[in-house]
Amino acid sequence: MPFEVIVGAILTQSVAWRNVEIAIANLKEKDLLDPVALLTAPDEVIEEAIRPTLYYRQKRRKLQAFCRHLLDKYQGDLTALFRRPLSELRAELLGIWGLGPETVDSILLYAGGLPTFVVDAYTKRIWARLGIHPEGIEYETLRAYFMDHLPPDVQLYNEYHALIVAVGNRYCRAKQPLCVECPLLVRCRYQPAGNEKSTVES
DNA sequence: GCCCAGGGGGCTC
DNA sequence: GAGCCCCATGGG
Repeated sequence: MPFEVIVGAILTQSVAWRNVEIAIANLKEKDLLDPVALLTAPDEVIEEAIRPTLYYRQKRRKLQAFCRHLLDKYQGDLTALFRRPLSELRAELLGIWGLGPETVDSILLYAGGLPTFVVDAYTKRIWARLGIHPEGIEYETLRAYFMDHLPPDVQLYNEYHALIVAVGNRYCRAKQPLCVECPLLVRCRYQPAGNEKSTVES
């Protein structure tokens, strides 16, 4: 359900996914997993539901900012939203208060099924540790790097990001030295058959 | 008790 | 445009 995925993308900002699942279950239970409901329910009720995801006041406002945009411009129709050209839609969503590049790319990739690469803190850290990029590389620069080196394939971007998160959980969170022979990282160099573009690094 | 987690907004210089 | 703090809280 795309709307649920969008809510998850906003709620997961700087918080573990486990807490997001609790919050989404709370919203479901209160029948709040709906743009109109999120704009009409009392603020305290929404905040109570999403409290496990931290920053609940800000996140309530972020959810509502997106819902307002969706209703004002698309009458709540997500299919119409995701029909727009990717680059235009990306710029449009970045203009909504509370949505930065990572959240927007997550929405486009996971809810919209559109081929945009999601860069997260793990991606920056891992690629810095590999010596490929500096630690402080800008989001857009790193995103462009991946998209220049990978075909615009939604499934590939999905898997790639999942692998990076898995590597990050193992080596960044646990503060273990990054092993370039890590099977997950090796899979990150996966190159789809028939594609002449190189992937990340050799 | 302190530090870290870590997207995004907003302020300062 | 870089650097900092704030949002809120749990876990180590």
